[in-house]
Amino acid sequence: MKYEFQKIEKKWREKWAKANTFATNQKPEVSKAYVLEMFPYPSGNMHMGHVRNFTIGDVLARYLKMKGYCVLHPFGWDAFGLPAENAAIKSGVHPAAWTRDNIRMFRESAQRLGWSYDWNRELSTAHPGYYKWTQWIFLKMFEKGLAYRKNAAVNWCPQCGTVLANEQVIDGGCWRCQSPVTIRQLEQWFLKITAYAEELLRDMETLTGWPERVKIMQKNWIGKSEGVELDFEIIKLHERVSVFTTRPDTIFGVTYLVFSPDHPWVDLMVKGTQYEEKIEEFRARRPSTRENMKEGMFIGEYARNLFNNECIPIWVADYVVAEYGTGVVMGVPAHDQRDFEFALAHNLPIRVVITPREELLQPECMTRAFLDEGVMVNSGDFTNIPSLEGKERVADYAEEKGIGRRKVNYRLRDWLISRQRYWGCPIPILYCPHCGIVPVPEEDLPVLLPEKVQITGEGNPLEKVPEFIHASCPKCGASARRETDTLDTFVDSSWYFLRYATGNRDDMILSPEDMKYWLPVDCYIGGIEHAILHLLYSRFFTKFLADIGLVHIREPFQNLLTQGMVTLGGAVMSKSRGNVVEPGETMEKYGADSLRLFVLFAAPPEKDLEWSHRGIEGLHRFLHRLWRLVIDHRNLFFAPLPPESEEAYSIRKYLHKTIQGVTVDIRDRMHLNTAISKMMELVNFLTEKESELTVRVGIHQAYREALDTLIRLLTPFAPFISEELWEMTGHTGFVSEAPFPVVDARFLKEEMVTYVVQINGKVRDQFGVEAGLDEERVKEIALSLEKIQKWTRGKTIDRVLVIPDKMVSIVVR
RNA sequence: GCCGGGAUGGCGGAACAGGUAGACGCGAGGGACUUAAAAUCCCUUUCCCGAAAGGGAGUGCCGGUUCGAUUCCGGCUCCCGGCACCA
Repeated sequence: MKYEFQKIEKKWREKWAKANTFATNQKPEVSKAYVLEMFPYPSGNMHMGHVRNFTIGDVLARYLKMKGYCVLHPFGWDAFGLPAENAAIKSGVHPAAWTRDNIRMFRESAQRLGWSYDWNRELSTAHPGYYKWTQWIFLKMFEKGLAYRKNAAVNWCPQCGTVLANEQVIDGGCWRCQSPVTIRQLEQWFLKITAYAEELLRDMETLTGWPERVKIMQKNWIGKSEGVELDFEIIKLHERVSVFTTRPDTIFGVTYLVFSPDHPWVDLMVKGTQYEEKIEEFRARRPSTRENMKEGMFIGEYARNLFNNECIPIWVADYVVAEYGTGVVMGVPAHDQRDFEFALAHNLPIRVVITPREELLQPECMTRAFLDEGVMVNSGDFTNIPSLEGKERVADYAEEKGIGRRKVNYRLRDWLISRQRYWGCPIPILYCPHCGIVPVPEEDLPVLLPEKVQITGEGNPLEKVPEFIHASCPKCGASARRETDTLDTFVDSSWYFLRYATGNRDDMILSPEDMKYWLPVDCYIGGIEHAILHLLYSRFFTKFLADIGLVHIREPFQNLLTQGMVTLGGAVMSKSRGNVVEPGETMEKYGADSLRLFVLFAAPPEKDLEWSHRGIEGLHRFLHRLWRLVIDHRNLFFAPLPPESEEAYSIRKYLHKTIQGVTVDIRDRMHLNTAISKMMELVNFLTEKESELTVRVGIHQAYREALDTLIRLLTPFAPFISEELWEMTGHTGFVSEAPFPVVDARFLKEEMVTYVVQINGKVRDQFGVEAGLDEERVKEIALSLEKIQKWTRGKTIDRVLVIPDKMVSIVVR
């Protein structure tokens, strides 16, 4: 009987669908498991990265189901986004149709791969029934002051024709198309993620199931910095301006003040002076992208240092970021490397105010800024105070005198969510000439995205849809204009994992009962590229939804698995590189089970996986060998078997060692590659034992049980062949619903152990004895071994160490 | 520059708690079956010396701790990733 994988896989695919095998069960008395893989953007065909991602999750979901958990394992589509619109520009297909077709193709592949999703819960972010609630959340945030509009310098991608969030600028380029990002001054919608900066940082400590590197990336991104704001007086304006510094101990070393060129006071200070024109020139000269520059100019104005009443020149420079701190920095060339370089370039004085204990620093001799701790000098009443203590003393003094205050700053900026694109969720806002910004009333949701649009690639298509733009103000009835920007698609995906738990219901966004039961997500699996973007946004949304009482959790993802990429020739598979291996073709040739096994076996989940055509053949061969092994011994399942003899013990032992290993690999380590290798070893072992079956009838029962168990162990990994073999061996029902094998600890006990004997750290011999033998006896045996005697003859034995049941270590001279 | 992570046979990788390094798979070599090939099965496969028995070296490099180090500590080299004027 041949292993006809195509036929088998089709058969079980249909049976599962018909029986609704993977529909979600929600029983309060049973433990739950929520397994989730990051939902895909449906951009054409499924690629190997998807295959890997969803197969890893599927093994876990199937394993937990067999373990008796109520499992939530849903699937959906991150369906809004730019590629759909670009396709429309290129080929004239409507984004909705393009997306629908892609989803259909993707879903077909997904079902071919045998992923155990509950398709009843399938959702799409582009469906009005979903984005209605995305808009609803936006309105709630607006209500709480967390969604707001402001004019700011924003990142602009000329290629995509839209603005981008900070998180979406990678190496100065667009995260999607890599084009260099330029800066534009625009009025846009933002979400106040910074209101949660401290909590997002603090709660990271509770994320014990997250990879350390993801947490570090988020921590760096949030970028907490504790320091002091110190005031300076601007002479002519008679106004005080604050600077943020983490080094208040260097306040006496300030030799100039620097404003960001975008600081609003700069214009006030230069108004009517010779510098007014020069500033304009300076701003115009600035590069349009964020580059490392050290340009600056004096603006003819001075400020007073309130600590020593000294007057210092005011400069503007492009190394000061307008959006961070106060947009003004005190220049301390002696103790800050950037200030040092700036001072050298523009001939500004360098004054040492912190010096190492053993020597006195001379500014002329410095080749770089002195950043270490030391003792304060030239610092008025603070002279001779150690710099570390000085930090606190200066801060205390500033607070006492009302010329400064302790301050915490974050690198994290508010999330820019406006997008000047069509294929996204409309922002539910109206602009009324009388009432200003007016939210769309809840009962008018969803604000539907119009279907009839002209997509040309020139500007936002929504601006050319009069019936969309024209609306009346819900407050005063006047003719109002509708917001034409759509939401960043990362907004759509920041709460989908909550929606899955409640299903696609119309009457409410999330049901408290479902939230309580299913959340948090027990295991979330996806690519490392979302370490900041999606994972940070989702944490933010969860915290907000908790604050308005919709969920009881403040962190959505208990455990996180960041899986590596699939490469060919060392590079990520991509159409432009032409190194794509199509999952469809691969399944045609080897079947879904072989493909699943290969992507699981070739590397541990978190590492990159190099595709290998030969490699998948190896896994395909494994399935053939397994098939033959079970089919050849089918008769064991259909005949009464003789009583078991002592000889069966070794089979049971090997079997239970395998169950133990596979279980630990899935449950505790997610080392799915080694789990598979352990099943391969069991197949090899049983193949070796085959010849004994004819002469030793006493092992028949154990052998049958080994085959039966093997099929169940393999089910989460290769479900199709497992179902078929399960049926062929006379079982009824789905093996997908059968209990996962359980270890019998009696068979794990070793009664014979092998001792390795080392002499001076080198292995010289070994011997077998019963386990737990007392040490003295073990020593005796070890020393009496012929090979050991050869090595110890004529030498002095210094010591003999016994590691119970493992090793004897002898030290000789 | 700062912060992470990594380096193990020809290749992907294993060694979970400091205890026989190289499981499992791929590739390669040899053999069986076959008219022949494919498929399948069996044997060998870290390197060096040796006919073998056996011996020596070996987990990026240098050193340390230890009876014993791929594993722990210190110092380097190279690779990969994140952040990058954040005051």
